Amino acid sequence: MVSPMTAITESETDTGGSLTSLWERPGYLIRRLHQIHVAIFLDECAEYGITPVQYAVMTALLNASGADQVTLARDAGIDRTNVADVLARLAQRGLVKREAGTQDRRMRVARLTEEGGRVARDMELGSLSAQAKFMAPLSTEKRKKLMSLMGELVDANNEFSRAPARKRSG
Amino acid sequence: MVSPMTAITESETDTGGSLTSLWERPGYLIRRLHQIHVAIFLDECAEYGITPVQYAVMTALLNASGADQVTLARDAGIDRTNVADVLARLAQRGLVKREAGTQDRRMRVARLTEEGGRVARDMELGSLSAQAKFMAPLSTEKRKKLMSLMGELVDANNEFSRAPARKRSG
DNA sequence: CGATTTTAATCAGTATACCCCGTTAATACC
DNA sequence: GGTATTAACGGGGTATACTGATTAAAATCG
Repeated sequence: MVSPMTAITESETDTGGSLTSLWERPGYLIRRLHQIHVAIFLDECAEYGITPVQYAVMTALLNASGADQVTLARDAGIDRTNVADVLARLAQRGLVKREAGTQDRRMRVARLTEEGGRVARDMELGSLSAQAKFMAPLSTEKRKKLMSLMGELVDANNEFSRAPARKRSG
Repeated sequence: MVSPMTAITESETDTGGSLTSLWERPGYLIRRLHQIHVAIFLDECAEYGITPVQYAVMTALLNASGADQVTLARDAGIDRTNVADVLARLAQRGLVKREAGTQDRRMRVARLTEEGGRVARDMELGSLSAQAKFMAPLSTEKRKKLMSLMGELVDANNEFSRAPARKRSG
């Protein structure tokens, strides 16, 4: 049953397995890329203690200060319930302030504080160096190709996520 | 301060913002792709109630039954502490059984149960249709290109994650 | 052989990210 | 005016992923 050669290890191997290799599965590669990018980002931006998702929300606020949570969720491509959690963490650190909306009083609009705006702008350097480190193994040509393909795929599959983002061209 | 045209909305826009668009950031595209793929996978494999990570561990066990947690972590590209959680969940559902290692008593080796093996093999169909749905927007040519670029990037950046996987070429 | 180091696994804690439900309050629609 | 609809909050639940500390067994070295 177990071949003599493999009896050395605990592993029995080959219960009839094989199937496709993980490296042939897009989901695996994407999960690993996500894992790796988050690790690099956190490392490059360690001094700020800001996560990629928090940074996405902060830059969304840079471009649309006073947005409500639903808008922020669409801009940053994040689930609505999660936006509230992220904003709460940023507010607790004094990087964001939230006020009741004046026109629509159901809404609570969010704004970067002065410090929040400073941090968001300061972090651009770290963010860019994280990008550079992450993409370093690829040639300029390949980077452009990869970004183009990924953008195309996100655009086309946008509605499948619970957090459909505002689309590129819209 | 606020241009007359934008006074309609609550958003003040332009606190000096802009920076790079989210769509130009590899990290954003990868996070969205991950989000989207997980959603599609869970949908296609809903009848099994198995997540992508659980499926990765199960197929790793198909190919290397009786592996310890560190080996599984390397095979599936998952953090060591996380493998323990995943195995515990699978064991609770009777899909995996864990025993103390005989040679090295620090280890706990994992094996798919009969049902676990059946589920793992049955799920290949759902997994493949999730892949197909996910990649559908791209031509065959572009799919190959994307897989190749992602594989290259994971391979080259492998060590940056806390969960460095066993590499493709050995 | 004994002491140190390394390794496998575990536990506690934090953050993201999704799900469900229900509630409240304000707006929009009929 | 009454009825959806919408935005946000509340709670609870699950899963992934990382950090850091700890325990126990093994391997290594003096």
